[in-house]
Amino acid sequence: MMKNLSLSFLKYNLEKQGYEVKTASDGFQAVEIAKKFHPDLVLLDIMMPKMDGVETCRLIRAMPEMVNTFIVFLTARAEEYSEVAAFDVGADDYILKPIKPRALMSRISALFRRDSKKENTSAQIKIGDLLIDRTSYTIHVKDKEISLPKKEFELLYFLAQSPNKVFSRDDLLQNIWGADVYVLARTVDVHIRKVREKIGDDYISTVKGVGYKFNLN
Amino acid sequence: MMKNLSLSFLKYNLEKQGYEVKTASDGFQAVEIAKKFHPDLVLLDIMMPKMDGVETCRLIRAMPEMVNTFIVFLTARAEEYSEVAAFDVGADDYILKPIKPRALMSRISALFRRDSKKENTSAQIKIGDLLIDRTSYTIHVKDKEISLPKKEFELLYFLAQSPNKVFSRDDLLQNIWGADVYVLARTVDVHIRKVREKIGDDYISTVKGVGYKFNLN
DNA sequence: TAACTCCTTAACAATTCCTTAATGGCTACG
DNA sequence: CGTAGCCATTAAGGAATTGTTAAGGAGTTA
Repeated sequence: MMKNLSLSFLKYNLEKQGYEVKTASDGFQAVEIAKKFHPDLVLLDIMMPKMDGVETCRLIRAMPEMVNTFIVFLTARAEEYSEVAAFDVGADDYILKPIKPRALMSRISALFRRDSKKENTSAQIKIGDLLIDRTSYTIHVKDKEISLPKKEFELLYFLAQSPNKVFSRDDLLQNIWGADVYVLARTVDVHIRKVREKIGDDYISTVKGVGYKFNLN
Repeated sequence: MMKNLSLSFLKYNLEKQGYEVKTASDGFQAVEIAKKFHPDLVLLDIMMPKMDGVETCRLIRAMPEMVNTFIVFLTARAEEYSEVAAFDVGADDYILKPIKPRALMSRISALFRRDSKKENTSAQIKIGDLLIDRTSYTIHVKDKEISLPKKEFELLYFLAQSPNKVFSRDDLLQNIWGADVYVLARTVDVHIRKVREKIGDDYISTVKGVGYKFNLN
């Protein structure tokens, strides 16, 4: 995802290191590819046709599946003004060109080594092929985004926090509805039904006489 | 507080950003002005008549009211030897000349951001087919330009800064109206309505029981 | 001061969501 | 087989939340 001149150079070096590489020639393409392949690392040139690197970064960072992706800017020295803007939109690193292949590779592996990113807030739960995103109240399944009403979302979120653990209807009412709310236990059933309807029947299973649980193989 | 040559240039650019600017033509003047106005930021040229930047910095830093003031050095590349001395006397940053206006402004706002919680206020956000322009308080959609009143603009701008993230009405009030303003939460609804009326219904969606979010697919 | 824009509030309409109740299916067990 | 117990599913009414409009006030400009 950068200037043509350096594109093949980078691709060659990265592939030699065993990385799988996709390239794009402008910002829009970059966003499309990111959406499709969910890469672990995105290299962006500040200067790109149609949409510059900063905007591209902002868009990619905004995709829920990409919160754990590393985004690194590459730029010629003359363009150093954009460093601040880059970090503003959530870049992880900022590399000046020209850079020697070995130096570039070591910067990149350093990124993956410093795994500090994985201490993730509980704003998201990634479980199986589900991504449960509390900031947007949406569920992502295989590139589909499903928006759930509040109670349904809370229910799925709560179950997914403790996969394979069975919760009784009363447990669920206590934790999601609150201790001072009195609704019939059957209400839970209806919500379970609606969640299953939307995300599929395979994620939540019933344990007869006990309650419900989130399945994780 | 720097060479005459760049003084008016800097003053012009800073004032365009809304900063109040005082200028001095030598180190003694600079100290006098600092004593009088307690500025939030002092820009110093290393080379100044009568007293150089390093000494000026030391004096200003020694004033008790100035401990929280940012002091930044500006210098031509040839003079970079003094970098160490600058930090020795308590400078916060060190900027090489020549520097483009945008770059300088970016560095300066970065300084303030580091300390206070002031948010990223990049002048433009390009998102989806929207261009949100802070300098003119206008939105550009497909060759149409829409001008928004302040509150409506701030609302859209704030939401667009974190696409797909849901904000409660209280979040929005806190961030846009301010912590010490007491208006009803439903006021937000009315502004949302007006923004939707002007830019279309597809950009902001409601998450019932939670709040509003800017949509980005 | 008049004319204007913008902000806030309030009232009512519209909509979505939640809960309940009713019905039917499935399984276990006598 | 029949029955009891538990769950799935559906639909309907009501509760809660949001949409929409309008009016008045604050502040601004001519």
